[in-house]
Amino acid sequence: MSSEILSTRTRILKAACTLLSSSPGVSARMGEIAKGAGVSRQALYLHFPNRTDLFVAATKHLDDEFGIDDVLRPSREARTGAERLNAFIEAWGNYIPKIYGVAKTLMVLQATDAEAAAAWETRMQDMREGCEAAVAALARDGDLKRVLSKRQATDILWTQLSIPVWEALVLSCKWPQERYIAYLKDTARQALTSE
Amino acid sequence: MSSEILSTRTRILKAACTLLSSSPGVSARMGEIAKGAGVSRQALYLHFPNRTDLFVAATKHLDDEFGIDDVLRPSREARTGAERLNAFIEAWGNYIPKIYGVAKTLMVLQATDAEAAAAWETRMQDMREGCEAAVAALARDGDLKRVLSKRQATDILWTQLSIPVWEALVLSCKWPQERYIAYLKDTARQALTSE
DNA sequence: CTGTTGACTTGACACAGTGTAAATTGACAC
DNA sequence: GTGTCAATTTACACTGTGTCAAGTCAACAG
Repeated sequence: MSSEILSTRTRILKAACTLLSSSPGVSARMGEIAKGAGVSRQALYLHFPNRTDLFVAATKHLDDEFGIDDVLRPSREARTGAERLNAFIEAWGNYIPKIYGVAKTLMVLQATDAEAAAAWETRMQDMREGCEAAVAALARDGDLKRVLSKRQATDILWTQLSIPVWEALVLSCKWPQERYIAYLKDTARQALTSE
Repeated sequence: MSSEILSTRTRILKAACTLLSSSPGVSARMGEIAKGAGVSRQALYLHFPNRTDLFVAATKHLDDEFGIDDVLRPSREARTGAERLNAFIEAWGNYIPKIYGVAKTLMVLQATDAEAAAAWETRMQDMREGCEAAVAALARDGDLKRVLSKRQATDILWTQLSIPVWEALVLSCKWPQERYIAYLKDTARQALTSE
């Protein structure tokens, strides 16, 4: 097994993740990451062409580590639309705090770096597909509010599940994670479903 | 009148605002702002101790220019809680696009610069007071949902009125500004009032 | 007319951080 | 041994912020 000796690449990614989650947004310097991984700063450039690419790779690394597919399975396997909606909110909403450090950095980088922007865009698009699927399931069951197009319903769900909303409620307003999840489920039901 | 010759300080602030709103987030360099204002880069440091302070001053400049007090007057003068809620949403929601360029920059800076973070925090706290007042008016009229504390209701309204939510719906999802406003009014009523 | 003051300019520089390049070491495979 | 690969060290170019010192220029006071 590769459990004992991690490849340098992996050590770098782990160091980056650790550093970023301990102080989200305050984007870590290449030098600090190198120190954290126990390699020289230049060694980083042997594995990643630049800083942005390293951070993008770090998010993918986290997805692998946490097994995002497994996390989302309950949502995919839900029978009713309402179940699917709740399962997706729970899965993604509880996934956010795990990736927040790295995600925040990418969000910040996005403002000045086109490549980071593209990576983040893709990532948010993936999340949107989950929203789309939940909305489609609701529509199939005839539970979607009549005044809402699927498109609009997806927009709303996607916005509510965005990281800044989590940031506002959990970090700024100090809501416990469970209340955040409960609130989202409630809001989504109220905003999207007839009933 | 001072309409003809603007002070250098004002010219710098105007140049910064123009630059920032034409490309939000891609934070303008000191050199570019100087060029925009028609002064040397060093002249900027005669008026502002550093980049962050310049941007903070730029937001205050915009508040003066647009007369934020006037903008918020209808909300303060509303009679019923429901009216106040709607007036506040309309005022702030329509104010966001005007300040977005500068605000976005400050939001981005906030991640790496403690001073920018403090300035932004204060600003968001001011906005929160408007939310608080609207919630208080609802409570006074007995229109606030019984399950919600004032605190929680304020948290929710404040989150929904945050700039990232506007960003998601209007910029990412391409909602027209009017639909964004209508949606917010609707959501807020549904989420906060007992109706 | 002279001297002073304030606002601005010019040019140089220190510093931090990213990214590049070249020469070197150490380990391992064949 | 020789070649190769990963990583190291050292050096450097480049960008952007912020500082410093000296000089210009106009207005204004006496």
